[in-house]
Amino acid sequence: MSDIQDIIEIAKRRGFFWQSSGIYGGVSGLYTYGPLGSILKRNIISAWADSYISIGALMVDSPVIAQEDVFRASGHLERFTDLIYECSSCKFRQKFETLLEGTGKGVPSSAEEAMKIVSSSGLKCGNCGSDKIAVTDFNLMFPVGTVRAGESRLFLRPETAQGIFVDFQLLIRQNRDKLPLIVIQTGEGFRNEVAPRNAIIRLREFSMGEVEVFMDPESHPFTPDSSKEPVNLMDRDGKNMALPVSDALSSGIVADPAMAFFIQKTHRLLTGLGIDPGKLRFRQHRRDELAHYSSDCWDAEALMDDTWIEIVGISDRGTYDLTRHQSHSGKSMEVKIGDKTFIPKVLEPAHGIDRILMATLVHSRRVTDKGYVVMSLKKEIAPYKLAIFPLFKKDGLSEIAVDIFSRYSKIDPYCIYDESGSIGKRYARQDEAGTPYCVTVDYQTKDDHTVTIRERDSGKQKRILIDDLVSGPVLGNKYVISAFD
RNA sequence: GCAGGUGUAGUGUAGUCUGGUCUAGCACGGAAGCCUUCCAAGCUUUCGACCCGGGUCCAAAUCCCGGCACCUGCACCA
Repeated sequence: MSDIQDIIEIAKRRGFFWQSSGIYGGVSGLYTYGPLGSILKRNIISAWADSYISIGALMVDSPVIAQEDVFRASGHLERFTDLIYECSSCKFRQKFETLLEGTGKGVPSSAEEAMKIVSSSGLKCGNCGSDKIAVTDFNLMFPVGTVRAGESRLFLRPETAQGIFVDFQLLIRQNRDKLPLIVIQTGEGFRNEVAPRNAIIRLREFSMGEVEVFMDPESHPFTPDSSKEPVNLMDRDGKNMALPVSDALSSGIVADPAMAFFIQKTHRLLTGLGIDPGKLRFRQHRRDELAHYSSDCWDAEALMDDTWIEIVGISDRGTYDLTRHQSHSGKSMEVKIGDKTFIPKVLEPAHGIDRILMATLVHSRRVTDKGYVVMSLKKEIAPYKLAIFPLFKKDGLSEIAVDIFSRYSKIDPYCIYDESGSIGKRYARQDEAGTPYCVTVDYQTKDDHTVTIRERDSGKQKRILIDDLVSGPVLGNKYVISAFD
């Protein structure tokens, strides 16, 4: 079984995620995060947000819905509501606009009008010459069905970024008219994917964490530190290398200091979340695959099932978005700093939260000698940090364990109590849920008020005093840390 | 979207070809209990499924049609 299939099975069984509305057959590309997954997802988002807030980023939370004007300016409307025709005889697909070239006809506004032109003008497939062609709307943005009379058409956002750009002037003011300005936003984006696949890897509603870094194009406020940690890089010519980011910058492999800085930052964030550095690379887009707004782009890709899957895209958007919004809205997007007036350039690290979550699960999964699965999630993002068990339900052990649970859960709510089944089964359950520590009350507890604490990854067990356990959250607890040093 | 394949308890599967003892079997899992002095032990009880709709037939999990979903490949991927 493939790694991804195995994770999908565990995810459904243990409650990380599953396909939504299964009782009605499900809808492709829509998934629900379960009890473990929703906490895991939130922890990943928090770790991402913290890492940017800590360097002065401002966070915003803009609407999921925006008006047509926004996406006309961003270029999404123009690019993604194209009319497409398909030939039923040879399966060829092409933009309808291409077929109209040279006919002197204008581009129709709907598929219905286009079909009228097809029948009246006898247009034929550009590939095989058949007249069996059908025109459809090819729309990667979801339109919102109902609008009031006279109101602008509304769409679900395909990215969160535009919510930042449209409020740029308010945000630069919040930053007290200084550059660089870093704005972050997390939330859902919507894309009407032709073929959603691989569970949460390709969704129609998905979660992103986008960072927009606004800079003076003539200054270099960000540069990577001199860390010697090698990072896997693949340049636009397909050449692979592993070297420190600072070396990649000085040798010109990465052209821009800010790009290099955010590659380094992203690498640290992802490996900190538990993504295997050996299965992580940064791949530069070829010129022909760059998005319409982008002049350079490095994708962080995680290896899953022998396939590299994009999990973060760090894109140089230049002044594209602000310039477009300035010309479409008629509102200035310039900043005046000192005696210079200019439109800032933008670097955008855009994180696919669902894919990052999938990669952390795939890279954290290991199988024991006995064939049991352990999710070695990083302690910081594990949904639950501690589980508390009585060795047996009898002889008053349950009562002691329940009491410890009630004391501890006031300090750290992310703990679990379990007395069902054998002790081994309970450890195994928590291993699969990724819980880093388990505490067990046994007969010795009655004598000396100690419990055993077991570390998930090493399987080692130590005794610590109950009072020491409940003195603070298990992750930062000095007694726990010193016990396993 | 195209082509091929697949769809049985929460999960993994048997059964489908060759319609009928299938009132759908098994394993894992969940719940309750017994036992057990630390890593999915054992025992008892229990929970739980034929993707949806139509058709053929005396009879459909099984054959046919349509839909939905999943998988693989292609196309798409701002």
